[in-house]
Amino acid sequence: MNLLDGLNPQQHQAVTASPGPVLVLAGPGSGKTRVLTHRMAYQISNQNIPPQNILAVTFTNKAAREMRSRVEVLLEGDPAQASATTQMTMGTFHSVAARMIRREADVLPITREFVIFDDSDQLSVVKRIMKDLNIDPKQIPPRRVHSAISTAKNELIVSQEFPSSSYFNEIVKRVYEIYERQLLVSNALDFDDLLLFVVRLLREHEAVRNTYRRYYQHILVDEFQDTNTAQYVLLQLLTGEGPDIFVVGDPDQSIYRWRGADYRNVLRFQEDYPKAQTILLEKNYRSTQNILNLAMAIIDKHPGRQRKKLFTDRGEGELIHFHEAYDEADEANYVLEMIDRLNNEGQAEPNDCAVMYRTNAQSRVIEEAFLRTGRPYRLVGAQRFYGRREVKDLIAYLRLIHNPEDQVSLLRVLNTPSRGIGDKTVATLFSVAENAGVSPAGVLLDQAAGSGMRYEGAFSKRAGAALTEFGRMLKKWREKAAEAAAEADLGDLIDTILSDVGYQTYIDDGTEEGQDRWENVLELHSLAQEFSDLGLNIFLEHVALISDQDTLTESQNAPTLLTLHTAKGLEFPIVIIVGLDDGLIPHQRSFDDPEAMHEERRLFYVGITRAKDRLILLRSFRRRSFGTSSVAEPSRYLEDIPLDLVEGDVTGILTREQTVFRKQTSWDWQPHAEELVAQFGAGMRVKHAAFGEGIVMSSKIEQDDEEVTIEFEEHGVKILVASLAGLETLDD
DNA sequence: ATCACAATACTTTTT
DNA sequence: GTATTGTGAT
Repeated sequence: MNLLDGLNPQQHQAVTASPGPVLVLAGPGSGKTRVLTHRMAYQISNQNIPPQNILAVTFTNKAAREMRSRVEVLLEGDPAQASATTQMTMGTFHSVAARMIRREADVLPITREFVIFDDSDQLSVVKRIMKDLNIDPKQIPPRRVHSAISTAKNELIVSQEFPSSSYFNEIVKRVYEIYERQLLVSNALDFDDLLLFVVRLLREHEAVRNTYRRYYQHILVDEFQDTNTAQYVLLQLLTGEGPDIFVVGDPDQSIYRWRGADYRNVLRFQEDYPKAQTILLEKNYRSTQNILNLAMAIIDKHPGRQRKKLFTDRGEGELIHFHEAYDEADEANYVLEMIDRLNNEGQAEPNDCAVMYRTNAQSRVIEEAFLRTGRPYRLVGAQRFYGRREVKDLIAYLRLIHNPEDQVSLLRVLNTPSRGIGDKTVATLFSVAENAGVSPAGVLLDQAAGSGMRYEGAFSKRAGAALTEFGRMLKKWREKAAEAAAEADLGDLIDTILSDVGYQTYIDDGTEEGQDRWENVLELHSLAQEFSDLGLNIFLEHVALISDQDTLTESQNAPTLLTLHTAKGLEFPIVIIVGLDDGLIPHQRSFDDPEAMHEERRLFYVGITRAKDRLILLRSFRRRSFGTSSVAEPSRYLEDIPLDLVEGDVTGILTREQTVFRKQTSWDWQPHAEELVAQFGAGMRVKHAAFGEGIVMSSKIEQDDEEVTIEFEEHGVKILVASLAGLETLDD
């Protein structure tokens, strides 16, 4: 089989383009990934390019894995190249960078044992620095300082170059300087440093630069519109003169501006490589024409953009289904109903369905609906595993063992579980360490080794004993880890730690939650076990760089729950987008920034274009924002939907105006609100036309109506508005 | 130093 | 409604 078979003329042109800079601009569903993988297979198979000289950068590790298996399939007909894919470098910018840094650590101000600080580690460093500088976290939120530092790093601005152009920036600059030093003494890099350090490495070390340029002669980049400055410069440094660089992207799908991504890198690419061939992929292979028409209706309202026609020969397909639910619980139930209906009609397996939302917080209600009805689901991302306290604790222990300089991990585990080392003792330890010119963990190890004489009298008897005890354990674990490296058993190491600190009794309090936590610990244990051959080093890197997005399991036949952001690059036969309310889509945080608002529109566009066969849009009339429930306005994007594309609760799309009307009228009714008296009380038996019989759990006056919470025998807990629900009271 | 409970801020989006 | 921080009693 020829691997060029089945490509359309545009795709064929892209795959076989002569070496040199190539820019592929392509709409959604146009086979971007296909073109990229075919190009790689073509290079190996037809152009005899050694696979190890190919570097392919993607957006997630999952995408990289998928890319590898696709190339493998393409090369199957070519036995000579059977093992070629294993020699290629594929991964995210960050994983590629981490490997390069590890390899070239000699010329960098860190050692090979460096650890990678994640978001929460970074924030805790910033918080600690701000506390030391006596900056009031209420006036200057640490989050904003951290994000300013991160943005600067993505723009390759180091602390000395950071402008002190305002009071806030002056503060950031001062924190940034100390932050940089803190990371260095901790022998740690954060996410942004991984890119920054590689750029510095390649800029400042000609020999290294030339080595990599010779090595990676062919570079391919997916999702190019979401590269940031650091990544763009990194690519430039890697390619040098006369590069064979092949980038694929779609400016309409740029959704990571807030993290430094700049779709103008596409324009920059054309300027920097004037000889670059630009190839357009126009035909859509994914969606039905109705879905594409909706996508165009939405994205064409995006200002300052070239219109693209999205077309397919798949036919019109089904209409877009729209529904307005009463509240988010109702919305969640509707999701289940739709999935059931499609399943019963034989249109789709649960597997084919994806539920997408703007914020992770929205997943909870939907999860609850699934759990309540005992249905399986797959949740992508969001603190599912690696963000968990118990997992972070255990990783912190491992990081400390691997790299005792890591102060963030030390602070995390020093008194977890509590062992009599309080704030005061910690402060003393750090100042003793500083005076002695040793790291805090170094002091502990000295104490444990009995060479702590020079700290004599620094600690109280009790504190000293507690610290020495911890030092002994740390020393023992380090010896064990060195041994484990030889005997390859990380599970054993973890067992030792867990039993030494009594972690199970600390985390598992017998409650269901406690057992869950302990199970997470065991899961990490078995994951570590698998990494025994590769070593602690690689395990820690894996844990830092893998994201929960990458752990999507394909095994069970269940719908996928994910954010619109994580949906990028994926496709599903059935897509259900929930929460089409103003404030969610578009998100309220973007309201005051026009650029951010454009990005919200693109994000909605990305969501729509994930759908192959059917698209279902949902919103709810009421939504709980933070504690209290209130009336939500329909998304402004609903106004852009041509009504002839929609079926279902079509009038719901018009409710934006109606809502305004409702608000005005309810204003008139407001004076009566206090006079309303609850008609229902806890314990009353009631009957509802659709939901059947149930028991009132509670009832309260909300705005101008009565909200009754009822547990129905067959339909679970619902919150209903008395005047609309038509409830009938039953006597026992 | 530690625990329990209360008050408080807080939620975009993620490598 | 929840994660984090603050307070007061032991």
